[in-house]
Amino acid sequence: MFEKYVRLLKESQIKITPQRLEILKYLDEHRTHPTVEKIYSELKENNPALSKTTVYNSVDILLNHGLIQSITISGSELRYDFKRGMHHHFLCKKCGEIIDINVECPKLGSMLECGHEVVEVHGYFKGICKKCINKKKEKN
Amino acid sequence: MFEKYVRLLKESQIKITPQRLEILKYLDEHRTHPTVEKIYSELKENNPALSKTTVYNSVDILLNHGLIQSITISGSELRYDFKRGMHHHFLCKKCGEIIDINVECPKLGSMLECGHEVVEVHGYFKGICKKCINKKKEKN
DNA sequence: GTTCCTGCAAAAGCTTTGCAGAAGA
DNA sequence: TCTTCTGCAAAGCTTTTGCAGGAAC
Repeated sequence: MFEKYVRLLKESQIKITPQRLEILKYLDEHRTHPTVEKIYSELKENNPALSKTTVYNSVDILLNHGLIQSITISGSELRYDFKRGMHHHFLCKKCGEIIDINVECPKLGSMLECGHEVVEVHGYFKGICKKCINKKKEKN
Repeated sequence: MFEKYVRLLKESQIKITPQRLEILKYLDEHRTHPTVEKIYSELKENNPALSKTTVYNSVDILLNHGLIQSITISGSELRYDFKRGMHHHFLCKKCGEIIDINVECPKLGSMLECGHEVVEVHGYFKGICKKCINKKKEKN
């Protein structure tokens, strides 16, 4: 059940605690870019003693060790995403949903020659999503 | 002195007030991606009666009319930038500076065929900037 | 046993809201 | 004049901090 996450934490030399395993598992199984609040309220159902501070702490550690990434597209709050291959994000200004996008930029390599040491690349797109466009069409 | 900004506000059919002119001018002349706090404290020097609420209000209006854009790269707070040609941003994790980046992605056009209506495109890069790399080299 | 983590409460930081008086068109 | 904006204060959210008890190794 948690073997995968135990392994991931061990590989990163992070101390293993039930809370960290739950949070990592939740982020792996829910690719919904949740906020701390969302992670907290979901996991609290099975663990009423869980503290929001622990979610903040754990998320910070997972972030610093590169197991997850933070998404700042919505501006008002931080969101988190289990780390896998590079992908970008689209925020619908109407429904607020954040959708994964796969566009690879062939020019990205040239960024590596800009003199700065690039560690993270985030592509954020904003607009109106498919669903909301269709809803609007149906109305007319 | 303010003709340019009077024109910009008129074109966008935004009511003209001294505060809005000052804020727009500040953002045009200081490409430092300031926070509301920074804009507020800088402009307060010449206009002690200025309120932070007004900065928030004005910035919202300018944003909604597309005269400026918001930058969410730093996560904890919103930053603002006078709108000009498309460019991206690099955040140095060491010194915190945000640097303008010009990389054009030829694949961007294909995003327009993803079904979503793309209105904004933001490229955020994070890592260590040139300056900080050089500082580190000098030490060694 | 030592170190690090969790959870609670309080505080801090950024942003929004409500409203009365003031300014723009 | 009518509408909209400004500025103050208070409130709302998200995130951080301090610390005592508890868990991991």
